[in-house]
Amino acid sequence: MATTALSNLKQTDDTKPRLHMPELPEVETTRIGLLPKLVGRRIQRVVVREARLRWPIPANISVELKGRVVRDVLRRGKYLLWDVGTGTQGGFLLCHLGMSGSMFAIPAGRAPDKHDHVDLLLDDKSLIRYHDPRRFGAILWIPGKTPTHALLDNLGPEPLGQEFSGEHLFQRSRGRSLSVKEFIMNAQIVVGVGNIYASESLFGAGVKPTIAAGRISKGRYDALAGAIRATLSNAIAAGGSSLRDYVQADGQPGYFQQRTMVYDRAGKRCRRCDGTIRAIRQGQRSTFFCPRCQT
DNA sequence: CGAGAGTCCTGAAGGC
DNA sequence: TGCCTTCAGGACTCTC
Repeated sequence: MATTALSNLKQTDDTKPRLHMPELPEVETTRIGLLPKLVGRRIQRVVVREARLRWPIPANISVELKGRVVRDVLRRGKYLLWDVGTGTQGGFLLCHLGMSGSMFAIPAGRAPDKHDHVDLLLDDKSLIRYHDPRRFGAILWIPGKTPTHALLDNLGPEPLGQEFSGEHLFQRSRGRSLSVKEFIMNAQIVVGVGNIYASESLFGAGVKPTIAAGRISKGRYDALAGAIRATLSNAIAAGGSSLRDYVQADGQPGYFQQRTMVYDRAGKRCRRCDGTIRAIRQGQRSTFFCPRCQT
């Protein structure tokens, strides 16, 4: 599945890819980074400096979380779910990083920077800090023993899980006229395929993004499902591609800029065929593709 | 039901 | 140099 054959890359025709949002690989990287800092820790206090995110942070969040022990950190799509408490005291902290959010562990006492909206103070003199300049993220409270919430109700399968396949895409797409790129970005079809990885995956599968979803064959959907898996897996393995406001869970602002095959490369040479990458708009969103490699 | 548009927000980038 | 405008994007919400 042809995603990145690093050895074949042409050379550096690009300066700095400007990627920014946390997509599924970034969220998974955040989860993995948070786990060792968080599991088994007791939350002592929650400081909310700015509650106006995508939805307001519930006013009772501090009361609900205080004294609870974090048992696990789960992920569903791009939502992080902190499993806190047990039995009748069960509950989950639901977090979404939006397009500019990050969550990282630092020592207690460090002064907050601009846009550091929430601190969760732990019992080991550390804290988890939520930073989100654009405030498209979310922090919500789910009471109960299971993470049940309207935001999670209608989500499609995990792209790296067993239920996701070309067959699934094929079945769900019959009769649908919207473009395949918009189709795979719909979280009810499959979660976690954001704008960057949608373009990258379609390139990997050699599928032109404007084709109607309902007119693509089973075989091509097999290739596309494989490309989505490969693209996301590679990004997770690389630690999550990143961008300027992305900060890893350990507080390092580092990103290793992952190089893209088509995203943000309009007018540049295709890394595979030497054609020219094109940019178009689909559903008020930018799409990049190679007209020669993708048909 | 599906499709398309609107919405929130800030910072970067471009124009003059 | 600095102000003003435009744009980007996740994903819910609304309209047709």
